[in-house]
Amino acid sequence: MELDKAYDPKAAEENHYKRWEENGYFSPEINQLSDAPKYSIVIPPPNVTGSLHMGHALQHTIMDVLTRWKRMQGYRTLWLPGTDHAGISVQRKVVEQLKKEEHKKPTDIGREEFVRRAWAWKEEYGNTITEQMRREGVSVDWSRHRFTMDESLSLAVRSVFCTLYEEGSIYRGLRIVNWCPKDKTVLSDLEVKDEVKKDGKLTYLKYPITGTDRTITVATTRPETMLGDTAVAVNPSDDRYKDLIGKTVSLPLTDREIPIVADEYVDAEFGTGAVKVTPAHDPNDYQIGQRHNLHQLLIMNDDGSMNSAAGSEFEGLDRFVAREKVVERFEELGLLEKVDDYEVTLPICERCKTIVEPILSEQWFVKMEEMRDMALALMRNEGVPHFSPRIPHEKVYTAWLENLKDWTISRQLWWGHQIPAWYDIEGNVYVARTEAEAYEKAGTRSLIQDQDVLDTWFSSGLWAFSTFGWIDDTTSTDDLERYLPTDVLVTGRDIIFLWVSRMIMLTRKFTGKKAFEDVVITGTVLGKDGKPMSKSRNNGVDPIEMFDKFGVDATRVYLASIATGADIKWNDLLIETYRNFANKIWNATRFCLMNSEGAVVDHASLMERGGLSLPDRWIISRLNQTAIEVNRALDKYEFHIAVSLLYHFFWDEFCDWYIELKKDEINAGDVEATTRILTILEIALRMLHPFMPYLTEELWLKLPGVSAELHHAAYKQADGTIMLTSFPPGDPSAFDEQADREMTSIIDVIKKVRNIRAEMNISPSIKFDLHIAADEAFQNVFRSNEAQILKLARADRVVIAKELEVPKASAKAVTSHASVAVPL
RNA sequence: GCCGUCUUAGCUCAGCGGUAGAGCACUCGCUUCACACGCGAUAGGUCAGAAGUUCAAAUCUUCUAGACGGCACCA
Repeated sequence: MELDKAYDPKAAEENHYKRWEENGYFSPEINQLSDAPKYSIVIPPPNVTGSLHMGHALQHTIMDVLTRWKRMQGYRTLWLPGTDHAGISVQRKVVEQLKKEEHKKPTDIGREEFVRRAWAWKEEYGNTITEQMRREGVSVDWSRHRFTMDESLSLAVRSVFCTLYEEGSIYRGLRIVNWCPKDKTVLSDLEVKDEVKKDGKLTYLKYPITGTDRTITVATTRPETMLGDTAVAVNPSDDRYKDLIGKTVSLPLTDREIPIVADEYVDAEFGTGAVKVTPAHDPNDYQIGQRHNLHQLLIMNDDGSMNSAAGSEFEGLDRFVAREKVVERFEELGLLEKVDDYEVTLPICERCKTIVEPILSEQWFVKMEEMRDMALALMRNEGVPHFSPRIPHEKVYTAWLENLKDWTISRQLWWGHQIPAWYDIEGNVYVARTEAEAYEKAGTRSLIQDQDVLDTWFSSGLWAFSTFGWIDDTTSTDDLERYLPTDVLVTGRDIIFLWVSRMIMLTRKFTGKKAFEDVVITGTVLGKDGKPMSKSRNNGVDPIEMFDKFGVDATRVYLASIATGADIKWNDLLIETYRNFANKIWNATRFCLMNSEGAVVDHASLMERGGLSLPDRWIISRLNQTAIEVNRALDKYEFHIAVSLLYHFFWDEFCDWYIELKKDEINAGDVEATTRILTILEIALRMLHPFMPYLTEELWLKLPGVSAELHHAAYKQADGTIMLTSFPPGDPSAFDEQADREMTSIIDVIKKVRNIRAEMNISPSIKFDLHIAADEAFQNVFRSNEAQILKLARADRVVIAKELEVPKASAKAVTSHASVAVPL
C-alpha cells in the first residue's frame, strides 16, 4: 500500500468522527464486560451563547485524553456533554434581537412570548458549540447530552429549592445586594469585579447641626447617596464629636433631620471621623442602620436613576448626573468643604461592565453554613477534591469556603428557572414543587408566581447529579448509581468558587456522595501579547482556524503539552512542531507499509525474544518503558510529560534509530522484520491515540492484519477501530538493560563518527575505514552489529580491536564504552 | 491590607536537592531510495539579584526588584 507523501489532516478528520459516533463507540454501553470498572466525567457545560475558544479546546483535549485512555484500558467510560442556559447572556441576546428587529422592549411582548423567543434563539444558535466540539474529536456520549433547562434538570432544581426552603436554608429577605442598573438584576458577589479608577474623587460635605451654627463634615465617593442619608455616625470614644452624639443635623437639600449616632464601626482616624449613613445604599451603613434602628430610605430606581424619595429636584436624574448636581448645590449653599482626588475601586458588572450599585432589595438567599461544613469536612477527612495542581488551589478553595457568606440566588430575569414560590393577595408565600401543590397549600384560587428566576449557577451546581437523572431524593437511576461520584472535573480556575465548590456542596448535601474525586485546573491560554484572550483586545486565537491550518491532532497535542495549570502565551510555531510530528508519524507508517507484503501486525512476533536482534530487543524494551511512564504520567494528570515521552520515543528512538537500523531488512522485504516493525508501530499508535485520535485511526486502519481481534476484551463485538484496542500497559519483564546498554554504545559510536565527519569537513559521500577499540564484550557487540554501524556511520570498513592501531593523522574520539578513530 | 504565583538559552516553555533540558529560531553540512512539515552536526545559559541552610541549591529558607493572580476593604 502506498500512502500520500504528506499527512492531510482534513481527510482523516472527516472520515472518522461520524463513524465513531454512529457506531456508539462513545457510549459506555459499548463495553460488554459486566464487571468493568467505570470512569466518568461530566463536561463543564458551555454557555449556549458561546462558541469554541482556546480554553474549551484545552479542557476538552484533556478530558478526551483521559476518556480515551480509560476506555482503552477497559473502563466503562462515560463522558457526559451538555450546555448551560446562561441566564443573563441569552436574555441579553434576545433583548438585542427584539430591539434590532422589531424595535420592541421585552415588556412590550410580555414574559411568555419573551421566553418562547429565548427558546427559539437557543434552538437556532445553541448548537454552535456542540458542532464545533465534534470537530475536536471529543468522545462524549451525545445520547446523554443534557441542557440545564431540560425537564428533568428543571425538576431537580425545584426539588432542591423546596428542600432547602423547607429546612430553612433558603429565605427571602431585604438585604443590600449588588445591583446592575443596565441588566436590571441583582448579582452575586462573585459576579462583581473590581475596577480601579485612579481619578476618583472624595467629596467632603458639611452638614449643619440643628439648632447651632456648627457643621459636621462627612466624606463620600458617592455624593448623591446623601439624599438617602438617615444618620451621621461617629466613634463613641472620639472626643471631637462626643458632645454631638444624640443631636441631629438638618440634612441639606432635603427637609429631614437625622440623628448623630455613635458606632464602633467608625474609624476616628480615617477622614473626618464622621460618616454619613445611607442604610439603603451601602452594606456597612445597612449594618449601622440595623444597630440603631434607622430608617432605610431607598432613593434610586432599578435603572440607576433617582426616584421620588430623592426629592423633586433630583427625581429622574441618572445617578451620575445627580452626583454632580448634589456637589453643585452644596457649593451654592456654602456647604462644600473640599473635593480631593482619590483612587477608588469601583464594583462593576462582570458581564456588561456597568458600575454596580449597592442597593437595598428583597431577594432570595441560601444559607451556606451546613453545606460549607460538609465540603470542608470532605477536604479535611479525605482530601477531596484532590486538586491538580494542588498548590495553590487547595488552599484558596479552603480559605474561600471558610469565609463563605449567604448566596444571593434570585435574578430579575425572565430566562431561567422561575422561582417556585407563589404569593396570595396578602403576600403570603407558598413554596412548592408544582403550581398545583402551591394552590393546595394556599387553599385559594388566586396566586402569583415569583417573577424572578434562579442564578444560573444554582442549576449548574446540580450538574454532577442532575445530569444522571436525579429529580429528588427518591430518585434511583442506573446512571446515578453507576457514574456518581464522577472521577475528575476538568475546568478553569475562574469558576472554582462559582461552580466547582457549589457542585461539591450541593452534591454532598443532596446525594450524600462526592461530586468528583479529583479536580484538574487548567491554565489560561494567553494571546501573543501575554494577556488573556478577549474580544476587546482582539488578541484571540480561534481554535477552528488552528484546526484548519495545522490539524486537530496537532492542536490537541500542543494543548496537552502545556504543563497542568500553567498559563501559556500562544505561539503558532509550537503547534507547527506537532503538525510536523503528525507528519513524521504518517511517514514512518508510510515507510513501514511500502514493503509490507506478507507481513501483518502480530503481537506474538515480539514475544519470541530468543531470535531477536539487538535493535529489536532495545526498541521493545524502550517501548515498554515508555508505555509504563506514559501511564504513570497520565495517572498523575501530567499530560505534558506523557506528550514529551511519546514525542521522543517515536521520533528519536523509533524513527531516527530503529527504522534507520532496520531499513535494509525492511527494504529487502524481510517479512519477519516487517512484521515486527508493524507491530511496534501499532503499539505506538495506540499510545498516541488519546492525543491524536484522527491520525492514529487513519493509519491504524491501513495496517495489515488489524481487526476487532486486536480490541480490548470489553469491545470484541465492535467493528475494528484503534479507539477500542487496549492501551499498552507496558510490561516490566520486557525491560532489557543489557540491550539498552549495548544499543547506547552503538549509538554513541555512530554519533562520534558523525561528529568527526562534520568537524573534519568530510563530505557524506566520502567513505572511510572506521577503527573501534573496546573490551571484549563490546567488541562482540560491535561485530555483531557491524552492518548497521557501517551504514549509519557511512564507513567502508570497520576494524574492531582491543587497541586502536591507526596512523597519527587520525581523528579520534572516546565514548563511555569505546574509542573510535578515523584515519585522515 | 491579606494570601499566592511567576522571573531558566534569542523566542515559547519543561525541570523543582545530586555534573543545566526541549521545540522553534541561529550557524555549518546534506537533492542519503518514509518524511525538506526532512536528515546529520555545532553554537548558545554565573537558572532575576543578595544572603542563608546543606557534603551538594535553578530546585529549600529569608530579603530585594520586576511581572501577575485571588480575596478583603474602600467615609
